[in-house]
Amino acid sequence: MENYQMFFPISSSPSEANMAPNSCQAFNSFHGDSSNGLLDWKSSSSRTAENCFIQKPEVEEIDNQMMKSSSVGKQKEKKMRKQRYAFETRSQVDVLDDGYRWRKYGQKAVKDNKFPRSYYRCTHQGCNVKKQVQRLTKDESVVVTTYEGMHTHPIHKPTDNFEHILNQMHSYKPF
DNA sequence: CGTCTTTGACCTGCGC
DNA sequence: GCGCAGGTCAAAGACG
Repeated sequence: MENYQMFFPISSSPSEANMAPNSCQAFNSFHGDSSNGLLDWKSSSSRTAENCFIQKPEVEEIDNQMMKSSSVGKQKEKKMRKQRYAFETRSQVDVLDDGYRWRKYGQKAVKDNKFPRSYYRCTHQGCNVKKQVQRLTKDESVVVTTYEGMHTHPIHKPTDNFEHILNQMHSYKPF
């Protein structure tokens, strides 16, 4: 539970980053919403062995898939999913305590992955933010968390873990 | 007793 | 049309 490693949101559009949970807001608040800044910071922090984190343009991949499907037929636009934000986190635990309350509503075995994918929904009334949590087969220490939707309410409880993470992030900041 | 997890069934979209 | 895979539902049970 306390072995969270660094993570941060991947978003091709900084202005949309605050649709993601509080972690994104917190992150962007001191990184100036600069994707270059993120990369610089990443390359810098990745030198710190165990505390490094990894990222991939999950959102962009998802968006591209959306674009593909939407280009096939306009009627599919309706069925397009909300924008999703994927995190890759090095953690021994699957579920990160991000301060919101989540209810698990499903779990599925995923093809080509020996770990199941878990589905969570925000329990706050009227807030239907969802997240999926999945551990990578390639690297069992990596947990991929995908957020979908925007919280319509303040954070349920601030977490010490997050404070700790953010403090770590500050200390890695290269400028 | 309220809240949450588990888990099998069901639904839907997509490729063949 | 069929089968597969991903996503969701909902009943049952566990837990504090």
